[in-house]
Amino acid sequence: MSSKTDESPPRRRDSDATRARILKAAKGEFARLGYGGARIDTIAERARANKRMIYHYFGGKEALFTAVLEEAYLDIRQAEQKLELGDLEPEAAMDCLVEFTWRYYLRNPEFLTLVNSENLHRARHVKKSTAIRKSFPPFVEMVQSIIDRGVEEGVFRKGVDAVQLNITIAAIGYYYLTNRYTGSVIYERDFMDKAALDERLAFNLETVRRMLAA
Amino acid sequence: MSSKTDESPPRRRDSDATRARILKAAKGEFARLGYGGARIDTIAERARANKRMIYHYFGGKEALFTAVLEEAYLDIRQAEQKLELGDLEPEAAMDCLVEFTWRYYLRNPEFLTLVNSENLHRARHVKKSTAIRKSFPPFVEMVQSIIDRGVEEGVFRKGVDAVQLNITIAAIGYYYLTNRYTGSVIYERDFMDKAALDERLAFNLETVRRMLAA
Amino acid sequence: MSSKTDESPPRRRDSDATRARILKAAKGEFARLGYGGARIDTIAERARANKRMIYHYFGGKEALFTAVLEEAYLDIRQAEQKLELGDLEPEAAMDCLVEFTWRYYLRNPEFLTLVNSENLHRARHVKKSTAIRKSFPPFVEMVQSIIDRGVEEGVFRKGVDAVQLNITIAAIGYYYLTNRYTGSVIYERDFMDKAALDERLAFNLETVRRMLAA
Amino acid sequence: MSSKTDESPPRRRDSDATRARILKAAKGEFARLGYGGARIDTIAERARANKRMIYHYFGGKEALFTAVLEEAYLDIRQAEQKLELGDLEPEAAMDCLVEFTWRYYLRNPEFLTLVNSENLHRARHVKKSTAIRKSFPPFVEMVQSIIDRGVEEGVFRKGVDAVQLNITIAAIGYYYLTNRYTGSVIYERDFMDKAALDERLAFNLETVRRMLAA
DNA sequence: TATGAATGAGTGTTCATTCAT
DNA sequence: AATGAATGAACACTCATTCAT
Repeated sequence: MSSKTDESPPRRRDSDATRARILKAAKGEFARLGYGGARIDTIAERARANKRMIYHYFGGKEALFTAVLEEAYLDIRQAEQKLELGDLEPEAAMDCLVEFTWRYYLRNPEFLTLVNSENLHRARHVKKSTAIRKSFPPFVEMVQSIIDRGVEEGVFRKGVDAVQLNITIAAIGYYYLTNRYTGSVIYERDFMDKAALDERLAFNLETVRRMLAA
Repeated sequence: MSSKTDESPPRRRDSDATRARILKAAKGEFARLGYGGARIDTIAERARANKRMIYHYFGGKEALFTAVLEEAYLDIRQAEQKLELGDLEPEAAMDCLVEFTWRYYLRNPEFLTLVNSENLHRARHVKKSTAIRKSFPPFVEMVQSIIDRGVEEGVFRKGVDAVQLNITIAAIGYYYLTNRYTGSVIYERDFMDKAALDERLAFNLETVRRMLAA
Repeated sequence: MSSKTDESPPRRRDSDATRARILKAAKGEFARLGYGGARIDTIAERARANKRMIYHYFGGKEALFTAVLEEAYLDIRQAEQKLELGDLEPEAAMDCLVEFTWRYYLRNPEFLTLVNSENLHRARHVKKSTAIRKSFPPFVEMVQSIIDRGVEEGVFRKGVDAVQLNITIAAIGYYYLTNRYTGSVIYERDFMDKAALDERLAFNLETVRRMLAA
Repeated sequence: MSSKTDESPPRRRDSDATRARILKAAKGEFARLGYGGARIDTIAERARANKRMIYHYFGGKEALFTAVLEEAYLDIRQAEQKLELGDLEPEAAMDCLVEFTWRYYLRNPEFLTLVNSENLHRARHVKKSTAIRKSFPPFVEMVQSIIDRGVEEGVFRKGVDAVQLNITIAAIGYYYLTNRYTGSVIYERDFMDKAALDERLAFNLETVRRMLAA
């Protein structure tokens, strides 16, 4: 997994690998069962690590969850930056963002459950992480600049708030996916069916386009 | 809620009251801490009931949660029916639905957390409840009929799927409110501030109107 | 086992008995291994009680230790009161007190270890117990009154402080017994040998008599 | 403490220093928390040494405690020898011993807690140390010779046992100091107050003088 | 209808110790 | 001589549930 080079001492390697295995296993368990439902024993087992190592590397369950959350938030932010939406026309950029958000949630369903769990705990851990807090404003600014460019070019209407739009873009993907279990029962259709997913993405693109259209 | 008539013995009264107190306490605890985090002891304590009564009336934690969920779903469905949207013009009816959904979530935040918890458990309990499943189709039909009337009257465009619209109406309110804790930290604003709530409702109304506009 | 009477409800009986068994087992374990060394599991096992009951009746290890300490202090105070030293001549009363203290320590060696453990923890638990604090002043006053009577009668010298004397009476018995293990090794004699114990008591009586002698 | 001479290699220096730092840190921790309560990790940390070094130099927790105890016992014995009581008149020598014992306990409170802890463990470690066992008889003999001289000179009465006297001299200081925490609470006075300490020493001197007085 | 007592399996966490270098 | 990684057994404490009345 790691691109070890010749000069690095082998011990550190092992320790880094163990740390990474724990983090990955923890992410899976916290996502699957929530913060409270996840078991330290199970995480250790899945990481093929000794339970004691979790305390050695992370300090405890709380701190482990914070580390998992931090990694998750930073990962999505990083992926967003790679989109380089600034290089695209406003309409294309916005479509791209909606589609990216949807596909990211689809491919990283743990992110959704982690955020849900964190909100059940009233953002206790996120509050402590300056890394997470700092990562957001640049993102909002970027969305704002797309809107601004669109308004200038006459393709977007004026007065659409970047934060509200952001929330909506997240919401229409997020809600569909986190609530897919109750949704599938209640609406009597398979929310994860290929056609259903495509349909939802199309609907969401349309929703955002119409909201911005001049 | 119980079909109690005048001649029923007074004990019945108490037993119903105990049941109701347990259900209410359970709803609060399950909403506050999730299914796994809620404690039978705490629920009994809050209900000023003996722990054994929970087993007597409901059978166990699992069944108690199902009862809570059932009540919650039926309550929102009932409230929706009271709106009598069929009597309103299509545009007004749709605005009314969006606003109702928003206000219902706002006044019944437990509903959101219960649904989140149920989805964490992959709709295990909802699947078992025919009452919940049966309550939904009429609601979707009603929304469909509003859309149909709007299309006929030329105020709504054709081809908008009732289920997708429903999901979006729920999503744009639900997401904002369940994720208000991380949201407040990340976007550096108080999501529950009066002005912020009003702004969000306005944004959501606009979103749905534009999605439907002919 | 319990002398249950007709009118007492049988359940309370059992619960009282369990509580008492736990307290007794706890006393033994705390005395044998100190606060930190004692194990909740072992206490439960010895009390033939479920571990959960300890938390039910006492709240936790800390509170259990406090309960044990309280009982131990109150028991020795009660035993002292039964001596009715006020009815004896000053010299006999003082002899009686020295001998009682010695024999009490000898028959209740747990008391010594409990007090040692409590001092290792800087009287954390005793500080919280008003029952223990309140039980002491009357005892000191009683000793003071014996001294006063002795001085009046001309058999004791003036100026002997009751608190200092009390401490000494305790010290010369307590030290011999708590440190009997290292003592036996270092002085190469069996501290618990019948003759050795008698010799020590005689020495202690002599010490106090000479200290008070007019 | 180590028999290091000038020609010893400098590494030796560091290794001795590490050993000494560990021993000092261990003494502090064992005294503060007892044998069972002390943590190897904490000791290593306080000694600014690697945990592994403790096993390297001492073999384990048990052996480390034995080493600490050994040093403590030998230190007090050494200090006693420096008094050179043989050069003093019997009465002065005995006063000197009482005062020394008191002041040593006062300045080395760890000694008291270590001995308490060792007795909780039934002298398990002391039994193994021949160094400790051997150090005692000469001390007892010395006290005996003071008594003998006093008897000869007519200032001490006959028949006072050296061992019993030794125990009493230790007891009246030791008990006051180890039980100063519960004592302060129970007798409602600060046992470590300067005046209180002076008063106690005076009382103890008087106790021993009267016990020996012809 | 109602209740306090009781339980066994499991929680996160900590420990002294050993391994590999 | 010195170290960071790793371990298994144990720790205080908690849980949903059942028993006996």
